[in-house]
Amino acid sequence: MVNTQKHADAACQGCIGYELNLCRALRLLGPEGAPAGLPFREHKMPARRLIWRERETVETVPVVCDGWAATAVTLSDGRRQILSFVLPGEIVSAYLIVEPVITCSVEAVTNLRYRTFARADVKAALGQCPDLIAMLGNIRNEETMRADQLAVDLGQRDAAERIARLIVSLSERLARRGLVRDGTFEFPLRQHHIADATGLTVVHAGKVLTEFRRAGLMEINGRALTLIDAAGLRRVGEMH
Amino acid sequence: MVNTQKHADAACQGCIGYELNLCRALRLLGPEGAPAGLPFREHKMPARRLIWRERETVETVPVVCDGWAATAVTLSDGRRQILSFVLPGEIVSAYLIVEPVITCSVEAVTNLRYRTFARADVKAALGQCPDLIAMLGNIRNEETMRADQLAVDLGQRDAAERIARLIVSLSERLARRGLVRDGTFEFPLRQHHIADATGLTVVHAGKVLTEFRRAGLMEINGRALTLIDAAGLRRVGEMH
DNA sequence: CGTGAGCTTGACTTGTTTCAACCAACGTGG
DNA sequence: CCACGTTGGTTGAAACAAGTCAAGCTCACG
Repeated sequence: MVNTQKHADAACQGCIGYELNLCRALRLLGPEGAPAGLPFREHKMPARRLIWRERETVETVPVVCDGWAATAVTLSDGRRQILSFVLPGEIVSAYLIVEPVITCSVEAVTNLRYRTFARADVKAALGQCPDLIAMLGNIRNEETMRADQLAVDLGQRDAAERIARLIVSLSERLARRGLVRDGTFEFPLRQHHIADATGLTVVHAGKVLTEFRRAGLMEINGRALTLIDAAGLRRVGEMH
Repeated sequence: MVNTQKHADAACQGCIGYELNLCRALRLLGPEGAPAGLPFREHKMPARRLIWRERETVETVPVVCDGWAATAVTLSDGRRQILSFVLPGEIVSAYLIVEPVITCSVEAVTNLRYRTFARADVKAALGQCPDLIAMLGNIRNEETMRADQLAVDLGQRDAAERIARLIVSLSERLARRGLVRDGTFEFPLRQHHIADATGLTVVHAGKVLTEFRRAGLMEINGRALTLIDAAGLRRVGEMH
């Protein structure tokens, strides 16, 4: 499960966005045979497994290589809010570069391969280059934009709008990485992920999804989602 | 309305938290007669006035001196989500240190006095001192914690829980600044602010507030809020 | 003195939850 | 290889929380 190594040895899907640029610059990820960057440990986690729970001390900075992760908060009575989905090439949360006590839990959505870097190493690398600090600032800005968007969606939008927006925005993030072909992309989320991410119950989320399917907006087959009427979905989500 | 000056000349309420520490360190705020810090312009804005609208370019970094501000997002059909209340001594959003195009609007809740600093000056000051960068990292972490909390509240909690949590957390922030006496503090929010911050309608928010009043949890008189049964309110908000 | 912003209350509607039943796919162990 | 439990999805009926609409009130302000 844990495997210490000094050389990046795995291909990195996707190539756009500040996250990936920072990862590249710090050599947190890299193409096969890339020169040595920061030392890291590589881990694997089976799907649906909790990696860290809220308030736990995480001594490292984790970056996802393969698969999807999610960050979430669980209340005492079992209600759960998913705060973000973490796609390949993304830092789980820039929060962890600054502070080791994580406020939300992190879990594997799919089978997951990720790397952890020593916080001190990351900080040292950042300290040596102002450009990296600027890049980190941009990543944090993207994170706050996403967090703000989530609050607007949860506070002001109804079930159909929320779900449409979730699907469209995931498809856009994946498209930027070249992971969408003919409107189809890998979609590992179960209905309970969608429900927890949109603040709805599983039952209601499921009803909205079958509505979308029946309206000819999209289709989910196995682990793949196909946008049949992308413009229609965007319209439902008011994403003009 | 605009008044350029080189010396901090106004008392700063409150004295705790990374925000204020950073402001102090950068001399963005300071006690009367403090030595010169970064140059700034001082502005005043009457209550209920919009200061910047979403997507507007803000060439400066604004810090509130006196009064409350709010950041919000407004949808095309008028729905509005308040993302944060900005109290005296706080940077409106650390986002603006990095990037000038603001994603949410900023408005004065009360009559407001605030200062704006040139982004380049702030960046230069940060570049000269790694401690300041660390402090900024902590501020950003606090901002993401608050944003995450908001998403959890909006996604998972009912009306009474949301409103109780809003009131208690505002009272705690104010208490840290020494602005609460005998459970009473200045509370300039109208019901529509509470509604927009909690994702409820004004009518429903009003009903919950009168419930709280009748249950002997709190009281609002004029612009002052009194916590009569603080523990009870915390219980309603599940803030143990 | 009138006008508008803010608060309260009640009756009714709607979106979402809850509960319950049922089905399909899958992996595991006997 | 079948039996069985688990996980995930679909559907319908009833209950409930919050939204909508509307009226009437107070208060501050010009």
